[in-house]
Amino acid sequence: MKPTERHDRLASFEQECRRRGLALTVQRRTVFEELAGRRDHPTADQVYDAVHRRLPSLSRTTVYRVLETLVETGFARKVHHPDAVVRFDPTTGRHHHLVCESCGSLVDLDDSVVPRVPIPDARGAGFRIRDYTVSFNGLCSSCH
Amino acid sequence: MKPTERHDRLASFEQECRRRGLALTVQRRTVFEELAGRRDHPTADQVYDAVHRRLPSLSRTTVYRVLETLVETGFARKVHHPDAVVRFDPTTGRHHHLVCESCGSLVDLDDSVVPRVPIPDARGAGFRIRDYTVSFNGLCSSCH
DNA sequence: TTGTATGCAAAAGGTTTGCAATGAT
DNA sequence: ATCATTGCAAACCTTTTGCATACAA
Repeated sequence: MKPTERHDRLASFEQECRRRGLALTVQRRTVFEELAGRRDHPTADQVYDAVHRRLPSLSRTTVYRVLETLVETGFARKVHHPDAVVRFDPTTGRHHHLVCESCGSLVDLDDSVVPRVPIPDARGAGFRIRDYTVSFNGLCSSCH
Repeated sequence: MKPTERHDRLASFEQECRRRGLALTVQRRTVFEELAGRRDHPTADQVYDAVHRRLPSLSRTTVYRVLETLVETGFARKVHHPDAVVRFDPTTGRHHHLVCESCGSLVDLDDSVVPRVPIPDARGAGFRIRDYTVSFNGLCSSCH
């Protein structure tokens, strides 16, 4: 991510906080910057480890709370991973996932690489579908 | 599920156990029957509750272990659900999910309803893709 | 100044593990 | 008889909560 882009994302996060009347604390900024700067899908604890190194006073509880705030404000997504530990994804637009069946590693796949999936008729199930994500499973380079 | 089908699945599970040298215990049979008879995606604890009623001596630990065995032998799948608790799905063939953004409910969607997704070229990411699942998100009937 | 956000400690799930006893082959 | 599987209790890990303090607005 280019410095400009990073700055833009932070600015837009701060703007959204103001819009919602959320206080702009160092903790929120730090956690946001950490997550936004990553291309993987860290757990709350992994974010905590990284962030705690920079700002030792920041607590694990706050990391959990800020990540929740990021999800609510649309700056992160929860990713559903087979290991049953929540992971956070800073990419919120439509994209897809490659999941390794062997080691569980998870990689993003850009939407442009995957042909559009027509939204099926789920009226039978009473569902109003808004979007979708495709999870491809297989073996990653280290596992085959 | 018809009685015949239920019998067939149990028989094929028992056969797979023998093939792998896994002992055919009452516990394995009972947990398998419980999961295979459900159309939802229960947590280990939900399976435990149901099974423990029928066989009070069966412990929670064993339920966790048997469910793991079912996944290893291909008779169940772990489902990635937003609540970060592992859920088990007795349907192992390709199928898709409808997830409600509001209440988190999860419903299966048959593969026949979803047009085939061509497997993308993931060589860049070093992945060998074997299959896929589409997660549709939106609102369920109770939530809209 | 006012009320929200944080940190701490403790609780609350969910899941795993060590070990002795049990039971399938 | 032998080895895998079970049950129990305890440990472990992740996440949440209550409450007093600190800090942004």
